[in-house]
Amino acid sequence: MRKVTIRDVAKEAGVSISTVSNALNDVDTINAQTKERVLEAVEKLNYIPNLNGRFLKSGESRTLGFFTNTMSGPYFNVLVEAMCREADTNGYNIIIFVLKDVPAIMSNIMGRNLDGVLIFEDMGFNEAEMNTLKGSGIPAVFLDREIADEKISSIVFDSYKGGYDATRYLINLGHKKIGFLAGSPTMYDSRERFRGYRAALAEYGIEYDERHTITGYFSEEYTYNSVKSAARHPEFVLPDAMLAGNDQSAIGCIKALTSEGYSIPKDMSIIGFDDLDVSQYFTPALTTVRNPMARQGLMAVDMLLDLIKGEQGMVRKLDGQLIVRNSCEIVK
Amino acid sequence: MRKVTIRDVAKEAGVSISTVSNALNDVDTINAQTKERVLEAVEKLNYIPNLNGRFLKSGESRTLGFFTNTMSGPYFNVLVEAMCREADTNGYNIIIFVLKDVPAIMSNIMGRNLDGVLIFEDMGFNEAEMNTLKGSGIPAVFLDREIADEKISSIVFDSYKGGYDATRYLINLGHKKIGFLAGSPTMYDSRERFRGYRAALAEYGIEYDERHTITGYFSEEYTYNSVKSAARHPEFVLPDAMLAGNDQSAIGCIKALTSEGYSIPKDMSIIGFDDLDVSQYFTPALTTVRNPMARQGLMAVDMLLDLIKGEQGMVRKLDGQLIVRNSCEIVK
DNA sequence: ATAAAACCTTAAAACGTTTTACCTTATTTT
DNA sequence: AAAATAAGGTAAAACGTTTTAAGGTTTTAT
Repeated sequence: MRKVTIRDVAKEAGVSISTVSNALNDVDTINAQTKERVLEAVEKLNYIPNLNGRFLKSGESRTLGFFTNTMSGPYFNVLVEAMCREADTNGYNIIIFVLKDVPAIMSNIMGRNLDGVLIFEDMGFNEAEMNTLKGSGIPAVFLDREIADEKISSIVFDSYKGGYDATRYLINLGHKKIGFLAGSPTMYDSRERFRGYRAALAEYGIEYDERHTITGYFSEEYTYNSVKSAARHPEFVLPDAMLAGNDQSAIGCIKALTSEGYSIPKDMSIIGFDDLDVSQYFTPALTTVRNPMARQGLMAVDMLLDLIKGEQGMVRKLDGQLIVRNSCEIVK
Repeated sequence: MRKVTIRDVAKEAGVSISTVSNALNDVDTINAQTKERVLEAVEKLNYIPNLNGRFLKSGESRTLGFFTNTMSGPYFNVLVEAMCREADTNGYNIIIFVLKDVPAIMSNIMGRNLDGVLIFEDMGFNEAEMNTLKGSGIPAVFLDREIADEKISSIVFDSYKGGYDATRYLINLGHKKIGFLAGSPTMYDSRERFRGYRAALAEYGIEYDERHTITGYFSEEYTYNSVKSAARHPEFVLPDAMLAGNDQSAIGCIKALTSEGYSIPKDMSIIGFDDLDVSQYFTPALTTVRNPMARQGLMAVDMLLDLIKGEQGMVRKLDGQLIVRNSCEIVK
């Protein structure tokens, strides 16, 4: 019942604890028979090394930490699954921390002898925390902000380009009055997609009309309500098309408009972001800019491993992919 | 750049390391001013305690481990999110391990001084591993199999009852020839749902016809192919209704049948399991038995905390909820 | 004035490993 | 036969904490 330690194994095998350690860690100076004997003792006693002791001493853990404050968002699985596979391929494990407050995050990043960390939704490290992270020398890859440092990389979806491309697609379909479904202004993705949208409008000489920007905080329900109340406004003008900051808001918008008697895409085209599982099943099937999560996960791990190997931090941007389905119509 | 330890803090504050430890752990005998001084030093040096050292000594971690071999399955988020919230409420953290092989799982369970573990998809512990787990005295809750022991509980979705209820629903709609879309025979849920299905058939005196059981391994694609090839068989008879072991196989089946020219639910009713996000958006919207994942997660954590408090292990079963949508029709 | 109690602080041991440097013994080389 | 090398083991230190038991002051009670 008491926990079996390396000492018990040593006694059982009639050797010193150093020898047990050597046997387990494949140190080459060990005699084959001795090793055998140790392994038998390990087997017999069901010995499993204590990782805290091990990490404490060796300083390494061959473990990567993935930090996020929420697991919602349906692309999450895909991201993590890809990460785990890539880490595994390289002989690392990933452990996932779902933590809400930054102090807890810091304490786990710094206190666990992780070889490196992946940070998905940081909820805003402040300057001081960022500095302790930098100062710690722990390799880190951020997935939600652009940043680079000696030991810090980041890999972000190129939301600016995505917003730009999607808007241009709508313009090329012949649309003029193009609205935007915004998330919170604090969200990097929302801001960048909006920037891209504005840039495309500007490039084609289309004037931006702020009455066509509706804030739905990237939530289906919130967007539904916002759009619904906008649509009921006496001076409401339906845009030709709408660029939604994400698929959820696109869906909320379509539902709201449908319930107000409009028909999508006949009365208005709409394009989303992310390509959720749901989007292909939705009616109308959603045209959207796919966020290549699996690729992002894989590359994030690779970048982290590079940092661990001693390479310099860098920023990398990933292009989205326009998935054309049935939610947009060409203007006749 | 070097890692700052408790020793550095002690020196900075001009006290012993014991005092630093006491200050940080709110030991009540400490003088208020001393504590203040220590805390200042901590702040100044950006000291964050090493958790490996801490756990090694104290044996406790106020951390729960959640073990799974895959994050797929769209209910995963919901489950984990609920768990994290419940753990947090009780002052615990959860860390998630996505591991494929049992030895790695064992090594993390036993080696990390976790206060307790949640096991989602065990991939089959063998007898010996189960015994080391039991012997370790580490409290564990299984979410995918029925088991109870001194320090082991389990909480499972009542798949038997779900299968029984769903089948009875189909029978009450007037269906007679009712088929089953099976997963792998090694899957607890598939087996239990099948048992429930058989029980309902038996109760209503309907003979089981094995030609109407198709194995699709709970995967949309596999099921699609299986159903498609079944449908093309010269002696194929379309059942009145089908009980799918999960929503994914239901969707695969519907797609296959639709592509073969059948119309669902007109030609055949079908009912799924799980209530995926997708299921409500699918056409036809899927009637399904909802697996109350959030509730399961919450209760699993509660049961684990009870074990940690010293209570005896137990098995608990959770009822599914029949969500009626448009994939079943009453027989005229 | 002395004894007892209360209050803080700390040295040292412990947690379970890995690693370093050293020690045997056996083998090879000279 | 002596010296050098190799092979295999090990004692002890170290990793960064917490905790125990034992201080040393100061205050309170006798």
